[in-house]
Amino acid sequence: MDADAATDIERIRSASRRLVRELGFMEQTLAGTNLSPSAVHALIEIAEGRATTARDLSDLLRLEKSSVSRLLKKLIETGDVVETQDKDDFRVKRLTLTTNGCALFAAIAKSAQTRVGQAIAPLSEDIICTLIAGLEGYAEALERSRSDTMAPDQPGIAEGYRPTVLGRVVEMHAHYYSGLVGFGLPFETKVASELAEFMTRLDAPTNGIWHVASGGRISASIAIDGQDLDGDVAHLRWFIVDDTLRGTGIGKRLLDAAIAFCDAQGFSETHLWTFQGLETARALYERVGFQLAEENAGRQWGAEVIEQRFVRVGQRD
Amino acid sequence: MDADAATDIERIRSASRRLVRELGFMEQTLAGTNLSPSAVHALIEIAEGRATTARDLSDLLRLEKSSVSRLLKKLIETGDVVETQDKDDFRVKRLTLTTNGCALFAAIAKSAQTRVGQAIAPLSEDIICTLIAGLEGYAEALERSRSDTMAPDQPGIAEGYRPTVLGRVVEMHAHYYSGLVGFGLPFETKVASELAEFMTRLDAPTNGIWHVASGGRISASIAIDGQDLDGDVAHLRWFIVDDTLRGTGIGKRLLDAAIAFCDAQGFSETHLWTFQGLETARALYERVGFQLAEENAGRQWGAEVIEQRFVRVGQRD
DNA sequence: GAGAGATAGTTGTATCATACAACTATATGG
DNA sequence: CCATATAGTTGTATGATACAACTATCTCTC
Repeated sequence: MDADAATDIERIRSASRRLVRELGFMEQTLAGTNLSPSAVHALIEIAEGRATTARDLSDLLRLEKSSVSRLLKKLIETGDVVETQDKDDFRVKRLTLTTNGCALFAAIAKSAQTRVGQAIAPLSEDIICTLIAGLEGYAEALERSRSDTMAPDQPGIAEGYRPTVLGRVVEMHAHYYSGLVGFGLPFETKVASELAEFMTRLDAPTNGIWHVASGGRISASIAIDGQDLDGDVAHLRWFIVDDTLRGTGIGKRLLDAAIAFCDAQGFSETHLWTFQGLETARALYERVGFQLAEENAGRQWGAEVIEQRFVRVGQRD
Repeated sequence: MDADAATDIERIRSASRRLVRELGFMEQTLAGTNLSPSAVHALIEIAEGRATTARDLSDLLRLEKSSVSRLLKKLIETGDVVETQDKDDFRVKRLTLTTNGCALFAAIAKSAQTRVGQAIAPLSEDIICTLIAGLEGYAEALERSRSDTMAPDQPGIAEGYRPTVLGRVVEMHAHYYSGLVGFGLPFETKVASELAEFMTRLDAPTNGIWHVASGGRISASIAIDGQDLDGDVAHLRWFIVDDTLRGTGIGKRLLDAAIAFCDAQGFSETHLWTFQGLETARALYERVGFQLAEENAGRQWGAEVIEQRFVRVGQRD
């Protein structure tokens, strides 16, 4: 990065901080109301038709759904918002502003118009245009950059090691399996030690690990261990997708990447162990050619489970 | 406001909201740290030398001083900031970053540089310049606008009625005198009813009220009642400055405005009642020519007080 | 048609940032 | 010397936020 680019970035950061302070985002209420910043944003998004459900607001405002639920409940209690059950999907509640809510929205708009109007009043038309282009341009750039980082369609799969991969894969397994079948410390310890041992062999050409980040932390992974079974048999391990990426198709894409690796390496077979009942995963395995080879019932880490081994015969080009 | 100006303001507002969301200001931690937005801003301001005291941070970040005190305490506890007592003013604590704090600052800078760098990477140099000019221009416009609204040197004194004036003047009196001498409801009731009655006569040319707003609400006032005493004697009433403007010289300026009004009206005398002990106020009165005319000891609204009447002889041009 | 898995939204709970108020220690000016 | 102001701290209350677990509903597969 040359000196000019570094200076540009510092100027942007400095101006951003000043903007945020001037816009009052470390204060508890906003825009001349007694509403929190989130509530003001929510009201504006509902008023302007960009959000009609709590889910929309959660996405737009980047708040956890329980926070949105609570701020909506308050707006409903104050008589500013009304919710009605969707006719097609009874889970969904449609949000609209009441007369009172429209008045509040109008007051917020007026207050903000005054504030912004006073701020730009001394400026020439040219400078105002530059200002608007700058703000919109930067907002758009940030949004696009974030979208690119997170979009499931984007090639967000990274191969190999990166800091926190080991810890996160262990954490995701512990979290998932403790919820599923009550596995605890012995399970987590084993996952950690086996994965750590595997990571020491990651430089071997027959071994690979792939991961995906979401919201700045690793949220999905898969690995191929080409050494721990006999001969030219690959072992598919540590395949997991956490909630943030569940349902995005990332599991399928991770599996495809691992299988492509196996085929390229020329393994005669790929094996994996899973548990009976994980039907979503099983469907994925079967779609790429895995078949159930054996089942073992037994007690593992304090839980009665049926382990299943699937095998996929290698396909040479 | 014509249609183009209204559209400009709406585009600015919309872009501001998007920016704020992208910059993560409704989230609990910021910039890839486990620090709150305020703590991150504080660290940056200390690191870059713009803040060396808690008071500096309170001003820059627009936080209440107790919030600054607590966030600094946490940064000190984590070993990121160190405070030393000022040699000249033992009240003041000078703040510097530790080695650890410098490392944290560097990590924040690096994370933000990556983030901003990625956001602007696809943009041309021209667009980056526009973006920077826009951000800096708007931040500066907002800062100037706020400064103009609040600067004590600026003609921030407004004359006459505005919504909330009556309630605020009553509130300020109740707050101040309950703290000073324990006056309660009877006092507040009397202030309210007398001021309300006076406000009904505000259109008379011999009556006037002046007030100053701070942070969007009225924080100082003074009034001249040219009718409630005999003949051509003016009554200076409801002179009060609350904590937010105390020490800024506004009291002096309000008094000057009121006295100028009295002289312009040609009153033979101006009278005022105050309490013994209010030495700051007394100094102001004496500076513009008031002299102690009488004192009455007595019990008022449950408190033993000594009332004092000051008189200023009118000065004809 | 039943069951598994996913989704929309709610509630329990904990944490933490913020402000108001009142306090202590120190500085300043009359 | 005393009154007032200021820098900073602490007691206390409030409310926003997230994690987790729950209920109700929807969708898809067998």
